[in-house]
Amino acid sequence: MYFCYVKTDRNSFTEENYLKAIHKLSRRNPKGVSTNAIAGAMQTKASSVTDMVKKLAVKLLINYKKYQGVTLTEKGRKTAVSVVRKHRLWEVFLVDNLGFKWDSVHEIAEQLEHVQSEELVIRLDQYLGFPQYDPHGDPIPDSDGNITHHKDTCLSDLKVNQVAVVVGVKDSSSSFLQHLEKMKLVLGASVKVEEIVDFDNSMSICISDGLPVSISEAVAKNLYIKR
Amino acid sequence: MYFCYVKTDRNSFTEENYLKAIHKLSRRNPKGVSTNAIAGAMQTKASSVTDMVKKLAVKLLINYKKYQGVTLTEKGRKTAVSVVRKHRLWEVFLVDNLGFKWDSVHEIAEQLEHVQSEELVIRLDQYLGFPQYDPHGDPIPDSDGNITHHKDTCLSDLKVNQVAVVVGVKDSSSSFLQHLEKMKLVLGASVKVEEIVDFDNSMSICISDGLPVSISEAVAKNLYIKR
DNA sequence: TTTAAAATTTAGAGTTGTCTAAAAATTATT
DNA sequence: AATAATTTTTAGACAACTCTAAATTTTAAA
Repeated sequence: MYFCYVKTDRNSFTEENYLKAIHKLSRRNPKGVSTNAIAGAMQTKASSVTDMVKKLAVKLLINYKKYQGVTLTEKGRKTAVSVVRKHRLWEVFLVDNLGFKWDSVHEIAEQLEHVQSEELVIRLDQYLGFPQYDPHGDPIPDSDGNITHHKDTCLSDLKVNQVAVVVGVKDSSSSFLQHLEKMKLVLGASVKVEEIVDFDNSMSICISDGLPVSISEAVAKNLYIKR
Repeated sequence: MYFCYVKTDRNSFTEENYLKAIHKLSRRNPKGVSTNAIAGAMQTKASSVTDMVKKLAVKLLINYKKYQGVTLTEKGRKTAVSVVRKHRLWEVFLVDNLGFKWDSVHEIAEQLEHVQSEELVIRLDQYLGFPQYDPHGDPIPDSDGNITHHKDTCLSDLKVNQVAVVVGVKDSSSSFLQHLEKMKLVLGASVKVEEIVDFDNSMSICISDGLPVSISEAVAKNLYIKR
């Protein structure tokens, strides 16, 4: 542990990553994110989280009371969302302009998201044609920090014979994305539920009017769709 | 001071910046770059340089003997040049694609140059059409680490009535670049020397066949030209 | 060649972030 | 309500860099 006083207005990569993690976790736990949850997301130890959380609190980026979990302040939320915005804009650039596959951009975007320049984000956004979604279907926050989540239904919520379009993925790990790719289960693909197997909740679905294929419940739960 | 053993194959931003600085200084001092010179370039103290230099030597990126100055090893040179290559490619992107002015891209490129991804550099290079020079006329090293410097003559080397084309700037500070911009003394502009003032070595030149204007020796010395 | 000046290195310490192990607080169980 | 299990925090230490001040070495000057 060390005592910390705020030196710069800017945030380190680590601080930005913590804010991003807390922001993501806040969606499921709006009342306060636990130290352990952050540790899990950041792949670090709870004691490290406690230290960092104190620091972010001093910087007025989060609200923190011992043993009570944390919430983002408005300042913290704006900072976190700004990083997410940059991450997703860069992902669009990498896929649309540089021709990367959607399953190989995350790691690079994790680096690019920390580049600091207001002007850069504005110009990049314009260059890309003000995209609304990143290559995984996640919404790109606008410059004021507003996010319009409109992906609540998962493929697993559908009943037999229902039809929908894939609009996003919950899990963006490359193993999952590569699996989807193989089945041509990509953004924009249409799906029709042919059968739901009671035993394991796996589904038999037709992808883009193709022959029925079987997908596990895990896959179905990680796909956002629009009916 | 601290003892250091190599932990990762990757280099920190700081290490990359040191290598870049040493590489730049090596051109003028091929026999060895002094601690003080590095400290000046890195805006840090000589004692800090000594520490870092020891670390880089352990990583086999530089040759270092106490009190003797340093030279880059082949491994170190390759690393440094790779960073320079990325810096300059990103500058091209920022100016050509995002519409930045040439005087405002350096700082952003300083951040982008540290993004790690072989694939990214390859694709970016291709996307930009394999540019040879960055927006300041500096050559972009190829993927094997070769640089073709062909800018040795400065505007200050010209005699009266000689004609040439501006191909690069030695100083890339935004104050200098903005000054050039105002006079339309940009890359590709033609210049004709009308007069050289003996007293202060200032020059009267015609830029792109315009009316004669006066430039200081400092300006003339920082402009690379091709006859 | 001895002394003075300059450059370089060491010693010790501060900063940011990490960790382990132990202590304290909270929550769950009986 | 008392005890057990879990979560969270503290204490102390290490790692990567940085700095100041003092000690060394090299270079320049007399």
